[in-house]
Amino acid sequence: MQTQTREEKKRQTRKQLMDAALTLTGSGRHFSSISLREVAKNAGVVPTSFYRHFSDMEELGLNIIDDLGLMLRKLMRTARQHEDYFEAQARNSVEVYAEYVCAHKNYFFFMEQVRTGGSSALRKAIRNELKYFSNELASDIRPLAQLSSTDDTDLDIICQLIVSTVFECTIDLLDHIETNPAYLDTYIEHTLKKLRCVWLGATSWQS
Amino acid sequence: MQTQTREEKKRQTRKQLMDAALTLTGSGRHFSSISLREVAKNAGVVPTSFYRHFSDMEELGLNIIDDLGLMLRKLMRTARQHEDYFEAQARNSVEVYAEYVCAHKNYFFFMEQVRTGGSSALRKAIRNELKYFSNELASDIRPLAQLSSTDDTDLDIICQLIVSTVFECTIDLLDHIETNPAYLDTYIEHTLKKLRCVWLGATSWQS
DNA sequence: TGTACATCAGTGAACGCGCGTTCACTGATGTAC
DNA sequence: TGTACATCAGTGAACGCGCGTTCACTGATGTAC
Repeated sequence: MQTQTREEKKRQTRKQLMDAALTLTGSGRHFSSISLREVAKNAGVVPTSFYRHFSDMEELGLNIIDDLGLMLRKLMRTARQHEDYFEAQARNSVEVYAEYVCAHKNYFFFMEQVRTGGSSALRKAIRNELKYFSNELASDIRPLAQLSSTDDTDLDIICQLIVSTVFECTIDLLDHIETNPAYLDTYIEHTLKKLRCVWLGATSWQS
Repeated sequence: MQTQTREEKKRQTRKQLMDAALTLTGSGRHFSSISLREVAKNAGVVPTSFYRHFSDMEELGLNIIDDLGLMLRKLMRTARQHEDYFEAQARNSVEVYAEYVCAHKNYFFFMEQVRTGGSSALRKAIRNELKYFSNELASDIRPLAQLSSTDDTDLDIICQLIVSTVFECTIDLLDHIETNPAYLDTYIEHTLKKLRCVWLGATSWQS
């Protein structure tokens, strides 16, 4: 305990800085317009302390994406099974995802805004995370009998479509949920319908 | 001619301001981090002149979205026909769209970054434009025989899916096209596959 | 265990700079007679 | 048509402010003996 104290305290401050950035993006501000000084202030440290942890705001952003990646992978690992894939998995997955988004709003606001509007390094980092997902999904559903007449390239593209369909609407969920909690159900039903449509298409696909 | 001169000149400066903002966003900067002074400088006027045209940057942003909406509606109006909808329309539409994106990069960079990362007013304005599209698309394909067993609500959701599928990948096109012009074809083929998958699903849909 | 020294996370003053906004102005264009 | 006045897009100086970054510092924590 004693030997860890200094290191622990540093890690805590680091987390406070990252949380401060997420709180600010979560409040509607764009990441790229948030200053290092604001982040430090919100984290309760002096601006110069920031440099003990990150060289600039972009490095902080990349670290948030790392965290987000870990969170999403953990989420994805909960419940993985095969056969009767769509009906068994889709509703449950979308529900879990939607709850998760609501429970980590700030992270998803950050992700949505950086995905298309961050610096090119940040965009690329997010794209890699999404690619990881669609690859996982592809290897997950590859063995299904219903997909036997789809070749690997096409399956990859279809998986990208599934992943982007889910993420695409996340900003709508985030925007509505604050004023209208009932939107959660609408979001789940709409997303499920979209996924069912894609799934119908995928299973009748002939490469 | 004489009676229009002053008004004309004003409209021209206004356009220069909007173009300056688009050039800056197109160069990779996020709209929310661009200053009024930078825009004025790039437009070749003094910062105070900005206020003769817009009250602040957000108003300028909303005016860009208006322009974008007009452009997209005009684009959409080119070639509208029914029956044998997918095969006849999709390839042509995606090709036209992709060319259009490449020819108006700055507008689409702006749109992509503001769609998920702008202020809530700007996000809402973009969302309205996209809604307009999916409504147009829905009323366009509503009469098709293949969609007779899909009810109106479901058709709306499917049309949203089609529209978002096209826009979703636009940022990828924009990111790649600068370094690798051949990506245009990849983009077109991938997008077509995604749309074909959605279309297959839509035509075998039972509400 | 106690002491003497090293480390280093966080401090606070200072810098030069670009920011948004105000104000009184200029001078070309437009209008009334 | 010519003159006298009004309009108003664009100017330029000035303001107070928050910015990123530098620097020498402090003092609690960690380490060696």
